[in-house]
Amino acid sequence: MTKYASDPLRAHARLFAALSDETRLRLLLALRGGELCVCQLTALLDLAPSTISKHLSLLRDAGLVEARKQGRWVYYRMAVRADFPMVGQRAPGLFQSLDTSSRIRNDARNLKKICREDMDDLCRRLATRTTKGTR
Amino acid sequence: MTKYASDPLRAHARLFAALSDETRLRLLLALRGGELCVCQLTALLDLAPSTISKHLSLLRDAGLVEARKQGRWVYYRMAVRADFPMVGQRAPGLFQSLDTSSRIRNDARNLKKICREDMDDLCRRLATRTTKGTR
DNA sequence: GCTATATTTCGCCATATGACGAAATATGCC
DNA sequence: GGCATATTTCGTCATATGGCGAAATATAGC
Repeated sequence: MTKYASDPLRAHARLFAALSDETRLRLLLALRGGELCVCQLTALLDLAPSTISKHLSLLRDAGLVEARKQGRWVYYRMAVRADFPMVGQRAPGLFQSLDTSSRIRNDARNLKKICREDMDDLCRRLATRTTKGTR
Repeated sequence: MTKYASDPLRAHARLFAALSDETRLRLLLALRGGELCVCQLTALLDLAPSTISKHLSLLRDAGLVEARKQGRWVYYRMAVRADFPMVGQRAPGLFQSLDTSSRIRNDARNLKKICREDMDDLCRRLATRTTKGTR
């Protein structure tokens, strides 16, 4: 349970706060199709790795995602909250209405491409962009 | 529809932002039992009238509450969102889990008392507290 | 242990937010 | 129109937030 579980009001406020940012919503929606690696999420969102990491950390603290390490790679997946069924793969409410968003549809398309990429190539591409400051 | 409806992602982020504050959650939960006057909500939350007004304004902008004027009095009630059934009087998800909060139960008790009070007396009492700075 | 890679944390900057009191606005009564 | 009351808006203050680059940490291979 999250650290705010002792006070349901505060827990809910923090949970909604976690959902109140467009970047975090995109991250969550990207995870609908299953777990993804940090580098894949970074490539999709096109933000600095530190920014992605910060958002994922906040989502994890809010109990919305779970992390799994495999060597150096860290994979995130959507958590299933029995106490908060609105969020989670089985909850229709949050996601169906967002499927009308062109940005979310665009993200889904891009994610398909990113998932086809070799992850070493992906990381190399991300590192190149970071060190060259081409953003 | 709210001003953010043109972009569902932004609209959702703003909607969740509206729900990400404990004061606004308490306001919404207080409105479960029906519409309330600003002075009643101010008495319940025990914050400055300007603070309550600001929060109600934000909730209204998010499409979560509706206002009705009757002379000088302004009454607020919970809006029913067909596109966001999670919030609204018929949505169980948000509220049932918060019923375990002692602060929400306490608010419900206090609200019963406040609703029994004469509203002119209530406003006078609030005005007295404001001018005396006894908070 | 060293080097490389993937990820996270730290510190900074610009902006946003929630509290307030004061001022402004809206309505009601005379 | 003046006064009173209810509510909203404005400006301020302290704190929080989301972006970043740099540094730190964790893991892997040699």
